[in-house]
Amino acid sequence: MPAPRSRSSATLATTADKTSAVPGKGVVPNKAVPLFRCRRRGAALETAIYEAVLQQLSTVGFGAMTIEGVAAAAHTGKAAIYRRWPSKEELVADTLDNVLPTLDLPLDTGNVRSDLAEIFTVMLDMMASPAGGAMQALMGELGHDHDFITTLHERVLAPRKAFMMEILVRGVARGDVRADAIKPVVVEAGPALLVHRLLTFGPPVDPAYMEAVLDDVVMPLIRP
Amino acid sequence: MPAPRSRSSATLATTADKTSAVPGKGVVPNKAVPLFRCRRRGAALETAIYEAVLQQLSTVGFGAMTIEGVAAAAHTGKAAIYRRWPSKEELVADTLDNVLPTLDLPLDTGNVRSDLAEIFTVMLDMMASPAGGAMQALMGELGHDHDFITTLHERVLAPRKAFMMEILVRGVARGDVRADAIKPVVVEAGPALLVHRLLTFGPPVDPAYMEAVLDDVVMPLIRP
DNA sequence: CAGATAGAGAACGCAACCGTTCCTTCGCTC
DNA sequence: GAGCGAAGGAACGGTTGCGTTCTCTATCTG
Repeated sequence: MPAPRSRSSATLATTADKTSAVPGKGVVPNKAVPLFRCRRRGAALETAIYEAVLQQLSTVGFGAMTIEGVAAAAHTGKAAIYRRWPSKEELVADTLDNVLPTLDLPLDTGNVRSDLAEIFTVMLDMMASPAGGAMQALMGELGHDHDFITTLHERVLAPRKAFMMEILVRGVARGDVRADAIKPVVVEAGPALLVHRLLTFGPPVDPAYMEAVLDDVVMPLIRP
Repeated sequence: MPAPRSRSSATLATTADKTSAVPGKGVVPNKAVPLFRCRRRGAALETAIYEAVLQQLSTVGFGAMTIEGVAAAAHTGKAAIYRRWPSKEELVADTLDNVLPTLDLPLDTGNVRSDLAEIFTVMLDMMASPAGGAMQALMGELGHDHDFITTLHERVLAPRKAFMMEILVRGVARGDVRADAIKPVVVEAGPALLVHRLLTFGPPVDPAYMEAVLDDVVMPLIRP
């Protein structure tokens, strides 16, 4: 089904009729019929391009993603892309920089379990979004690219790990969490299970599974 | 680095000198210089093709994998591949069928922890192999393809899950394992952490991390 | 309103892969 | 040892993406 040589089906298809209309005049190469309503520029255009990149990444993957495909998906021309980025790699890198979800959850419900449930829910939403699909494709295909792995780690995983660690430390102060449960491998267990579930069953992750992760794995590991 | 339009650098490059040597004679199209030693056939050839598929999958991914690339990597011709498989999809499916690791570990060391350590080690070796790299690429790129996900699940994940469950049940009988620890989410925790580590740090997985998974997550969850 | 800027496209020559066909030669079978 | 099927390659016409360049025009700025 993911045929990489699929046609965009809307980019070409109007050539012979227009050029043959003026056969006598020497060379009349371009007619440039607009066809499209508004003409975006600046940030609006870049946002559209970033969205198109995410869509292409999660649809055909990094290797089969093409600049032409991105341009078509963003309803723009290749020139507008090449004017900004020299290569597919740079385009993808900037897309991640500008589109990766930021962590803005200074939440503190006063309860470790509900704090964790909240952050797990946000994580699942993120993984089910176009950005999550793109990240999944990139992780599979660039799994051997160490630069990409470390970037991903620094910008996505590490902040979330640190935030969860913070939740647990607050829990220790309150007496909700065993002090010796503050270990990286314990913090990673919940996210790892959710990602694993997503990879092996596909989205969406059943909320009941998240409850099971919390009640049968994470809470038993940290409960005093 | 994974430039999909890279040249094989050894397939072409000898045209002008040979054909121009006989300019007078009408058409002398082929010279067919052998260049290669043995000529494999049957199973030997198919094995080489399967290996080439795995190599290509883990190198460039599914989307950017080409039949020509596989043929070049296997040191054979496209015709030999098209004679056997009608499409890239079929070729990849058969490759997985014939190359996915089988589970032949009826081990029982009499100790839950060392049983688990053994199966975790085998899992890590598998994930670091070419077949593991190919599976990783496919999981990223075909994450939305439900057929592929279910096939992968049935042939790879489910047998291993069942085997681990068996280990735990034996442990319950011996009194090593709490009876109420026999839950899917508990069984999945170890493999999920190892896969997660592999995805976010790249191979190889530090054996110390496996020890931490065992001692700080899995054993605490199942210990009576 | 005039001019500058840049977006939307189309077209360019080039290269890679497609799937097929052909030829030569190897390796198996009778 | 003769014959046959298939392997190893090369070449084909066609399609697609590459990266560039061109024209035309919408939109922003002075």
